[in-house]
Amino acid sequence: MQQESARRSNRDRTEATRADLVAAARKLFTEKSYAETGTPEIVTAAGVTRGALYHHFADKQALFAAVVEQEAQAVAQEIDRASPPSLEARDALIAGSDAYLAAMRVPGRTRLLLLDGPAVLGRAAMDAIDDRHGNRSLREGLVAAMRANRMTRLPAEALTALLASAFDRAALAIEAGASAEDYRAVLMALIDGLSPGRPQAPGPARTR
Amino acid sequence: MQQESARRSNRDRTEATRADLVAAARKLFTEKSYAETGTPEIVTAAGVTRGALYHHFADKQALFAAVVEQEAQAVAQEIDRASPPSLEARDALIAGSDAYLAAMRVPGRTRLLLLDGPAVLGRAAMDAIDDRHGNRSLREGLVAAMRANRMTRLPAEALTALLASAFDRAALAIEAGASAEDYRAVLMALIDGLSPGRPQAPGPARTR
DNA sequence: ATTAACATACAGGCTGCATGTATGCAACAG
DNA sequence: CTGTTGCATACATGCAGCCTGTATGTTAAT
Repeated sequence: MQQESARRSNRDRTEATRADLVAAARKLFTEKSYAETGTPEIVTAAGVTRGALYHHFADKQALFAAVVEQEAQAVAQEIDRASPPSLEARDALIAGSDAYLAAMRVPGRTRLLLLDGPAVLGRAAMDAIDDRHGNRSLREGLVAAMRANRMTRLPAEALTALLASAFDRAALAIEAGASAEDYRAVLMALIDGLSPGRPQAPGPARTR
Repeated sequence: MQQESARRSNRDRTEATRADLVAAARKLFTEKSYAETGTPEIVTAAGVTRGALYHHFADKQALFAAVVEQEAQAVAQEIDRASPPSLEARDALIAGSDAYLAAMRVPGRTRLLLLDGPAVLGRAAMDAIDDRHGNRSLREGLVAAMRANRMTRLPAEALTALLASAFDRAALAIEAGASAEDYRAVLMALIDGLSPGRPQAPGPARTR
């Protein structure tokens, strides 16, 4: 138990305050929405004042960006852990898909990353964040599959973006209460449809 | 040219004022964003006061919902005009796809319908709006294709949502300056991948 | 005369900034 | 090596402007 009001180096103070602010903001931004969360509430939860917030972040949006970045990284980490490079191309894609859907079940993550994120930061900024984290592995997996002739050759950029958006939408639907099996089945069908050799997967395909 | 301050029935006044407000809000919400547009600015552009706005709409969000509804209907109308029921299943899907991408090129529509809409109204409310307008025809087209055995049987709800989200993302990317041909090619590949009989489309498939 | 359609005025809250203060830190003097 | 001096960093507090939603007043329709 270290002394609370002991002397701390400036570096430590900055790091701690920033971490407290991001943690408090993350909690509130996932419980409520970006618009419904005010900076007074955030700083109270973090145990600092608004002066500290505006000293470390340019504005409320910059704090939000820091939260999104951290959360996107957490999701990417869970995916990477679930799909090691030892797996074969298609298996890695499937494992990564399931890991993504599982990661997005953390409450509030879909709103943070899929609703508020694009609206507040813009699609371009969100693309940059995604490319730094989650989308990178997806894209590498797709390129690898295409190189191995396991998949129809298509523009990698576009294919990555469109598949990623389908995953995003699946995560939103599942959180809203839709059938996870249905959405998973469609996602797999979309992926398998891109394999030239395999006409269709023999999985359970009900029309409901 | 009718007299401006002539007597108007209450019904006409309401209709005209609501239309003016929605039109002014549409213009500003597409030029800027929902958050950056204030109600004072909207009512000034519409030539009324804030009292009129809050008389006709519960709050700023309700006015936004009206704008989104109108814009979604306009998009759906353009799609329906481009894909008459006379076309065969797959041709209708392709024609509708191109019409959608063309309709979404109207400046500001992507932000209104794809970024601010879901964030402000929530994904559930946006789903309801989409189902009333655009997604209905897409879903009917997909079900028709599946019934005719031109497409792998999959849960219609999920398939519609995921394909629609891919289209949305393509519209966003194209507006951001990405290659429309690339995204169109991937969309077509995704659709054709769902047809059991057709292993792959012979179109131009570069990897870039 | 009653109600609908507004206009005006007001209260509360929030964001961003500007100013004030205390603490860490680096260099130099002794 | 130590104490002091000067500056930068890390905050806290107070203020100005704006915005949203509501309550009240006024005019026109029915």
